[in-house]
Amino acid sequence: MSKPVIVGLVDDHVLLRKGLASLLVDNGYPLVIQADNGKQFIDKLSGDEIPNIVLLDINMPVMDGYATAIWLKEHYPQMKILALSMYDDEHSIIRMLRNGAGGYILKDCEPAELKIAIEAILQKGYYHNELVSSKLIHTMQNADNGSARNGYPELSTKEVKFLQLICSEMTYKEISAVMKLSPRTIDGYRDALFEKLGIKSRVGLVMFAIRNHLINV
Amino acid sequence: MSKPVIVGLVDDHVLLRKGLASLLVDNGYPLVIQADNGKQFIDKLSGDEIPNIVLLDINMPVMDGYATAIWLKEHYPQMKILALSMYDDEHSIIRMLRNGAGGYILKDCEPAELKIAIEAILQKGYYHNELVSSKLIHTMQNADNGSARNGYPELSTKEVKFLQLICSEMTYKEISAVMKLSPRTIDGYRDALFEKLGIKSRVGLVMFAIRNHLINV
DNA sequence: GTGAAAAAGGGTGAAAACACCTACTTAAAG
DNA sequence: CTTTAAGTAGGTGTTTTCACCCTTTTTCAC
Repeated sequence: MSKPVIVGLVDDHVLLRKGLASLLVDNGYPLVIQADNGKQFIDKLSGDEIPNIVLLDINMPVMDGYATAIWLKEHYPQMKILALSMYDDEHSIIRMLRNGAGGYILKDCEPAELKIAIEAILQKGYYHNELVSSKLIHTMQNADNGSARNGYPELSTKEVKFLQLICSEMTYKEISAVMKLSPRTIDGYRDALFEKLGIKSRVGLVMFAIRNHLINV
Repeated sequence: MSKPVIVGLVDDHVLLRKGLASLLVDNGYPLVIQADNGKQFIDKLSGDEIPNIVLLDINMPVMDGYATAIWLKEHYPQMKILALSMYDDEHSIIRMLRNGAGGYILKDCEPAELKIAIEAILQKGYYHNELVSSKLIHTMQNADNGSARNGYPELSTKEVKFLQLICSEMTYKEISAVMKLSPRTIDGYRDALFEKLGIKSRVGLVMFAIRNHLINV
């Protein structure tokens, strides 16, 4: 054994986090730095106890897993990231991997797999299980015909904003006022999204936004 | 100390469950019976090690927390139930309490609260924290003017079915065909729901259905 | 600067969604 | 047996959504 491994653990569900911390301690990782969200975790990094690896939840208040991963890769590029999520959808997986995660495991996996994943990431820098591989392959196969690394076509900032506003009871006219754009332009956004995503109605766009976690329900 | 307490733990998120089990053991509850879902838990009850209290997750595959609570109250009425969920919405809370839960805590609560809750339920049979109390009061205050124990007005089976179909790209006409009713009747369903729920558009109904877990996203 | 591409803005008409009002049928409640 | 309430169904008209055509402005590479 060389230096002891320090594990970061970022999750807003306190019971899960403390329970997981207890598991980690039992499995030979006595040094666990916990945080409620990305922001709080970053604030704890000022000392000299810098984690070698961080288990990062995606859905958190204040600062979520996506943003945290980007920040960590920027400021602590040597720190390994293992994404930890409830969701097994392509979008979330691909996005976390793009943002610098070395692996992605589900919250309903076996503790044994967690241990294997941690060891793999510490040694090889990555851990790709069945789940991640299948999604990666699927994304790659669709990457040439327009789909990008998200599992669906690239969306602009304004399109995302539009998709979020669409999930309200506002009419397109009211949305155009909020976005300070002409109603016609909004019309164009909608038609472009219909075309890109193969959707035919506003309700379809709403469901797309929800399924891809573009809004918080 | 009298007889040792046996704790049941039903949750499909393996990491959370095993972590929580570890926490429970550390806190003086060495006897924990774990299960992935309600069905599996029921199957484990044949022996003579019957839990005094069960920590029951709501969202699980195969057999969820609602159904499990009802079954337990029917077959093991002496077993205490503590609902354990990620969601703090009125609907879920009220429904679990109606189904026999003695308490309801969130997955992001502190372990200390969990312990307090377990002790209270074992001794008094119930544990009502701030969260539960406020939702209970709100429900009671609205109970006279139409709102029922769900936190929103009672919905008929067909209305629920309608709300589920509304979350698709079908037009009302197509929905009427699926439900074998006149388009006018469907129109009436929509208007009645608008009125009852204070909603003004189809998108609003879609969001309502999702927020109240009437459909799986 | 020029030319291509992307973003924004526009018109018209059909279909869908929404508002409001009435009527019949059935089943429970008086 | 009548009254009420709930479920079903219809008529009419307005607003919103959607489809398909187009032009202007902005951006950016060359």
